Amino acid sequence: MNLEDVAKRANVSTATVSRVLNNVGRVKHATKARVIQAVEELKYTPNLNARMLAGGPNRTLGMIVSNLENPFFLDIFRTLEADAHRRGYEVLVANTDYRPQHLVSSVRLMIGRRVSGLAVVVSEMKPSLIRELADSRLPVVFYDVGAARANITNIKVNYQNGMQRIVEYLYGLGHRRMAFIGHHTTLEPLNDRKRTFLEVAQAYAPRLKVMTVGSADGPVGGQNAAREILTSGVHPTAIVCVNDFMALGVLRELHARRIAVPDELSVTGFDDIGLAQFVSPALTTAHIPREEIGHLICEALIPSHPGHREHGHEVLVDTELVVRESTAPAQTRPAGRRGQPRRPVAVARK
Amino acid sequence: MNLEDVAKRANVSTATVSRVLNNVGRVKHATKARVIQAVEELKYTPNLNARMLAGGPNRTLGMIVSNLENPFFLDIFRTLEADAHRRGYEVLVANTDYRPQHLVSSVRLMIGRRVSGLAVVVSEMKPSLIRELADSRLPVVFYDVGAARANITNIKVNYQNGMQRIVEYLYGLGHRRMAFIGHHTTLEPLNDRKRTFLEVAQAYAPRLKVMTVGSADGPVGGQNAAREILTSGVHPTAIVCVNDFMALGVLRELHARRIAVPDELSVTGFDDIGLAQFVSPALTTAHIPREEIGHLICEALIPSHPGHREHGHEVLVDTELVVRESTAPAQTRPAGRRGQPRRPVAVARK
DNA sequence: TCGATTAATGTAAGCGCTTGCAAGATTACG
DNA sequence: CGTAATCTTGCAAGCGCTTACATTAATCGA
Repeated sequence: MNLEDVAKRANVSTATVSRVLNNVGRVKHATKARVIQAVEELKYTPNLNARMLAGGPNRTLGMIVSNLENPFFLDIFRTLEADAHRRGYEVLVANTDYRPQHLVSSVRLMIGRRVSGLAVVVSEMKPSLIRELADSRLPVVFYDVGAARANITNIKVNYQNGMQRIVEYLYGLGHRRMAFIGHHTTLEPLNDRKRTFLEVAQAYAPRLKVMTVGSADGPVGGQNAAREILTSGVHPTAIVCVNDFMALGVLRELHARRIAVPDELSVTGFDDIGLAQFVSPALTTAHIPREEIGHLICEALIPSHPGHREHGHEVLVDTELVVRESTAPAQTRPAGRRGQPRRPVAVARK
Repeated sequence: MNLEDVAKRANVSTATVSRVLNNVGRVKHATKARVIQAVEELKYTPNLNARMLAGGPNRTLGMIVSNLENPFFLDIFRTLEADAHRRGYEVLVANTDYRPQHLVSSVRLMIGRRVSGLAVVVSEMKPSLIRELADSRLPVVFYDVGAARANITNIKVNYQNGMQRIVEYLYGLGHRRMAFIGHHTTLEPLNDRKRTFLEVAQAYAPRLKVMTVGSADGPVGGQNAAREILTSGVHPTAIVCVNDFMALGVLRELHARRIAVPDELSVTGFDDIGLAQFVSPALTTAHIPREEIGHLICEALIPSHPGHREHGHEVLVDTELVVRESTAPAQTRPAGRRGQPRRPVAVARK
């Protein structure tokens, strides 16, 4: 079932069929109708591979993320996809599970499919890969890693700043012993986050007691990390998580152990995923504007004014502290409950 | 940058390059080495579109889901993808957001890309589409909709049975006023679920009081539905949700209103998504073996014994009641708390 | 050492589609 | 009614790759 079959049935040449299918060039109305009818009768579906090969319009973007399961990544994907669809583009996703090797093969796959733009929203990254992508002419967006180049746009979130706000806020509530939960700290960008926490903590309060533990991304990882902390003997009054997704597991573990949050222990996340409002207690976190990021990616990847793509710039996205129910003043002594958890205080989000 | 460039650089013909790249036919060791070197030096990446066109091995599956955000769908995708990768396949996802029209275009897209197999895991479905897919030679798996045909495998979950267990269980706990929360009930397969609930409820307990409300999939939808129920004046003692994802929102709304779950009101979900264990109280639900479903899909779509594909069968997957913390005996009178929530009772899951 | 095998590589015909160019069909206008 | 200008449509050359088949090189037994 190919162009030729359709052409025959409509008594035209393949060129004409192609023209009506792509709505390009001029075709007499009657002919067009005949072609369309033939297409429908034959239930013809163009072979996109052939189309791309032949140099047809390439309306496909690629996106590579570390962990689709983490709503943070999924949200970015969803807005990107929505934007892309609106402009007639498709987007292909690939998931790396934080495995650098997997990243490499995913990039190759995307290049192999000849996507017209690639978003790399991952926390792991080999420098050689960055170079390879920089060398290619492909428009690329990196999130959180690498540096801007000719064909590369760079989006970074001001993690430092967000972490600072969180620590500052907790410190203001009287917390002096904090624990940090991260994951995959062997991967540089993530280790970087841990380091950021430590630096901020040290800078802000030299006499702060901190501990860090690492695990896997996700609730289960958070749960494990929480266990480790709780059995460590450090007895922090606040647990700072590298992201909300892990904080979910922390909350659960504390609940299971009958440790009241926030009365006995405060917990913070990072990202402000939708679920952060749907757990109890609702999570205090730093909001990362994922929709904005999705839009930015789309902007950078799809040439709006044909031929006049702006590239090579770097965008720094700021975070916003969102105080909900999972944080409260530090307990001086490890006592029992202290009444109802307090309601949201600072920023109110829709 | 194409095969020919590589061929030139390695002083061989394109055929030879192709052979070493696909590891097919016999090539002298020395030549192979030269080719590989040329490939690396040139950073050559084969054009997959051309490869498919030329009749190379098609190792791509497609999967269409209604709502990637719902962990239920995501889980299936993840196991399918893992299985597929293990066999050297890629899988393309498309998201429909429960929009039938979107389903149609997604199917066309997949067919256009000439995937070698397609999994349609959606809750909306036009009969015409089923027919169209049945007519195509493409191996297809439908989840929860349609019927088995020559090239179509059908996976159904025994929703009826699962719902029966839930209602039965709640009835056993003394619940006599139940509310059902669904979503997109204009879509047949989902309306079907609502109907199932009603039938089961009626059959099991003719004097049961029920109400149903519909909304959008997800926590927000669950929250809205919960509000509707709570202001309806029906005062159910148990809320049965069509899936866990919505139940999350219900739990949150009840928490916000200081309605104790399960002491004042019991809540059940369906699916047993990972998060069900990570909310408080942990969700009582019916477990749908998503991994098994993912494996089944992979089995059906990838010919294991080349040329000998089993098709046209129908698989009925059974559910399992998982009792956690969100259900308890019904309150006789609308009183206050009753101590700690009880621990898991029945099936213990890893 | 010399055909006869067998291994290694090259040749070239597509796969289904797009598109520049040219030919044929229409229309306009004097 | 003739010719130039304008529309429509067809022709055919690829796009980059795979693969059946042809060709050449290497190997072997007698």
